[in-house]
Amino acid sequence: MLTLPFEESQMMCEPRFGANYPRESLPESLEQERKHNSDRTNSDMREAGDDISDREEDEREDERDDDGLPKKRGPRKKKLGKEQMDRSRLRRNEANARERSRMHGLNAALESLRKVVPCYSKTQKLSKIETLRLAKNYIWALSETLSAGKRPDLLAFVQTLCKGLSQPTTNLVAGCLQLNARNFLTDHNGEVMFSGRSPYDAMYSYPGSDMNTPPGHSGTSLDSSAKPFRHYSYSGAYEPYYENPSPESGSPHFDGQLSPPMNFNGIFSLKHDDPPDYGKNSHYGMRYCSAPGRTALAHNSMYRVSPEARFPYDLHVRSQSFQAQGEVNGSFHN
DNA sequence: TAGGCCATCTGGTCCT
DNA sequence: AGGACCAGATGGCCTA
Repeated sequence: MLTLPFEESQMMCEPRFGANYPRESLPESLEQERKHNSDRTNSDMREAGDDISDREEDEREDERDDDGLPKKRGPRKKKLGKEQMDRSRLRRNEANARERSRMHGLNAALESLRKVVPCYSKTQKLSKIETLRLAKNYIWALSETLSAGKRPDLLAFVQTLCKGLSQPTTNLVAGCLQLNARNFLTDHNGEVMFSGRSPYDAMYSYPGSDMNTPPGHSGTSLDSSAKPFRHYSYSGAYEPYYENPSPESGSPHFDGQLSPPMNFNGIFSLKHDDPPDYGKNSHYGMRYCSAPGRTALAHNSMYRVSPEARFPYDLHVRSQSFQAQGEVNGSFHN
């Protein structure tokens, strides 16, 4: 079961999400709106448009065809009296204010989501759609990692994260992980491609491989320019666990009590605007955002890179038995 | 300048 | 009846 870790929990549990988003008292908000409207050309145009449409309506009434019949046929709008017009306008404005408030609530929730998916950056915000996609991929990747119950493959993890994302976002995510973004290419269908060696080739040695050369940096015959891109299939990784062969096919189907990870940001937090000091940190970049509401699990990180490891090829699970899961669940199930 | 993203307005529909 | 939700339209801003 997915819990709501942060401050949105209350908001999200409301039957009408966003309904309780702090909004100005309506009369004030209307006052503000009027003030606001005076600053916004958009609204100016709307208001002006209303005036124009009213005028046009009146003018159209005067338009008649050759037979002298009004050009505008069919049921006519009832002419509203001045008071009714005002009341209608007032209600419309109130509805606008509510709608704005609702959207602000939605955006606030989205902003919170941005903070708990990888690569949160205040300066380079993910778009809404990319945030949702990344969040979905993130949940999928974490779920897969948990259910696999074994050492995760960082490259596969990142590729899952990047699946369906735009190239800039893919670059951002890859950049967050300090992977060579050039290794992650997105084809026309949004499928993540890998140039050069496949992640598995990179992860595991095989005859003829050059394990000293990172993918994308190969100076051998495995050079990406000489070798066609290999499509990295997810089906092999996911099929054992889910009915759906890939994240794009929908959400994983959980039979029973397989909870998606709660908030793994503490485990796998990647902060774009806070680059790690690679030379000094053996825990390479798996930093923890200090955003409010986050539980620091720095010392319990699942994802570790051993000091001697050449990132990103040797990513260790701290505990094969996933003790961290319990810790995390405990941390987020207050 | 085109395209992407976003905020806002708006009218329709559904629900309480 | 009124509020929430939704989708379409529109215009502004930014970037390649």
